[in-house]
Amino acid sequence: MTARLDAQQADIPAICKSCEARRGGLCGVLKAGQLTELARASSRHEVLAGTELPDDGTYSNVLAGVIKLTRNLSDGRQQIVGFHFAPDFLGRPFEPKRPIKAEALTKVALCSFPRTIIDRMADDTPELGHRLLNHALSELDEARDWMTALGRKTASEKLASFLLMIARNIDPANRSASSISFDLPLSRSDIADFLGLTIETVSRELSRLRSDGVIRIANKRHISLESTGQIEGRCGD
Amino acid sequence: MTARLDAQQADIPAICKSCEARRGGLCGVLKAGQLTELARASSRHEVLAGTELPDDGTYSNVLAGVIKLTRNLSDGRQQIVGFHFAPDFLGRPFEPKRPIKAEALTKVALCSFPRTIIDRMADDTPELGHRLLNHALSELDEARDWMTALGRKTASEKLASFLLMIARNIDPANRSASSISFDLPLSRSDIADFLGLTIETVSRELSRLRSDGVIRIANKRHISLESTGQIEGRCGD
DNA sequence: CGTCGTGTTGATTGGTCTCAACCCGTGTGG
DNA sequence: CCACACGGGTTGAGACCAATCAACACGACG
Repeated sequence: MTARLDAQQADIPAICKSCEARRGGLCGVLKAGQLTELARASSRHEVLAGTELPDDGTYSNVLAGVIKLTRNLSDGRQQIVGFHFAPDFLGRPFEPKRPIKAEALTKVALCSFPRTIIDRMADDTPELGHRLLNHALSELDEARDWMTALGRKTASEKLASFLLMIARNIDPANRSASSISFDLPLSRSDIADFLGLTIETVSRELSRLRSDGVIRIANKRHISLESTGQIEGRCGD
Repeated sequence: MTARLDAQQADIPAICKSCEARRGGLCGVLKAGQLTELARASSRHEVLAGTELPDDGTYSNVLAGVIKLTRNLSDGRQQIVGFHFAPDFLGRPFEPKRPIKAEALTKVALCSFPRTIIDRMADDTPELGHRLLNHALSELDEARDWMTALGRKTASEKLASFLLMIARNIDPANRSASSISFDLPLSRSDIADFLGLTIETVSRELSRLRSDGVIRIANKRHISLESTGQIEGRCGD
C-alpha cells in the first residue's frame, strides 16, 4: 500500500508534488500521465491585489490568495457574486461570455493551463468530469445561500454570516475551531458590494458586533471571533 | 439527410418521439439505444399545483408547468432561489442533501427516471456530461443575476426584471417578441419571496407599473407587457 | 350567508441610505 | 522635517424606501 503510493509519487511531476491544488483543485483526480501532460502546458504566476484576471481560455488553480467575482449594473452599482479561495479553481467551461469580472483581492498565486487540455481529458476521465460538475454545483449552492441572505436577512445577520464564511474559507482548519482569528481580505467597500449594503452600514454593524463583545477588531482588517457559537446565533439561519 | 433522420426516428421509443424534453431536457443528446433503455425505466406523471417534489434519487424532465425552489431560514423567512420551466430538467447529481425544497407552482407534467442510469450513461457519453455541466452553469448564471438584483436593485426594478424573466421563460417564443401577454404562475406571496420584498410592496409596485402604462393586469394574474423596450428600460441593468 | 384565501390600498414606522464631518495612516513635495 | 492631500474607515443627523399594521374588496366555497 505504502509501496504503491510511493510508486505513484515517483511519476508525479516535481512541481506538482507539494502542490495544494491536488487537494482542492482539479489535479487530484488526474492520473500521473495526465498530470505530466498538464504540467508541461501549465505556468505559474503571481498577481498583486487589485489585478483583474481576464477571462481568456484558461483554467487556473488558485494556489494562494482570494479572488472576487463581480457583476455590474450599467449605472455603476456593483454586486460581488462569488469568491475563490485557495485551494480552489477558476475558469469557465464552454465560455458563453458572461458579464462577470474576476479580480484579485489579495496577492494571488495561480497555476494556469489551456482549457482545451482539461476539456479533452474530461471526456475520457469521468472522475474529472464529476469534479467539474461538483464544483459548479457547489458554486450554485453558495450562490443560493447568498440569495437567501441578500433577500431575507437583516444587515447585522448578513455581517455575521459573512464573517463566518470568510473565516472558514480563509483557513479550512477554522471550520471546526470554536474561536477564530483572521485578516479580512476585503475592504469595507467590497463587503458592502457583497452584502448589498453601503460602506456606512457595514462599518456601523461591525462596530455594533464589536461593542456587543462578539468580535474584536484590530487594525481595521484583523478580526477575532471570540465564540463561533455566538456568531452562528446571529446568522439568522 | 432526411432519410437518415427518418432512420433514426424509427429507433426512437414511441413516447419520446413527440417529447418536448428532447429539445431542452436531457434526452436530446442520447443515442437511440440509450433513449430506449431510459424510456424503459422512465415514468410519466402529473402533479397538481402546490405539490412538493421530494428529492428522491430521480431526475425528471419537466414536460409542462413551473416549479419553484425554495430555501428557508429557521424562523420561517423564505427565499425562492430558482425556477424550472418546461422543457427543462430537475434533479441533483451526487446529492449532498441540500436544504432546498422543490414545489410545483402550476400543474406539472414530469418524466422521471433513476439518477443512476443517467450518471452511468454520462460516464461514457461526454455529450451528456456536457449537458449536465452546462445546465448547472446556466443555473449558476441565473442565481448570480438574481443575487445582483436582490442586492442592488430597487423594488420597482426587481418587479420589471421579474416580469420580463417570467414572460421569456413561460414561452420561449416571447424572447424575440416586442409585446407579450401571459399568466403569472406565482401568487403575490411567491413573487415577494423571490424578490426579497413583502406582498404589499409587490402589489404596490405592480399597481405603479400599471398606472404608468407599462403593463396591463387582468384577473390579478394575467399580465400584458405593452412594450418590452419600456420594461427593459426599467430593469436597471 | 359567513368564512377563508388572495390581493389592494392607506397610514405609520423603522431600517438602511444619504450627506456630511471627522479620524488616522501613508505618501509626497517643498 | 513639516504641510498637505489622499484613501480608507468611523460616526452622526436626517431623509427615504420598503416594512408593518390595518382596513377593505372580491371570488370561491360550504
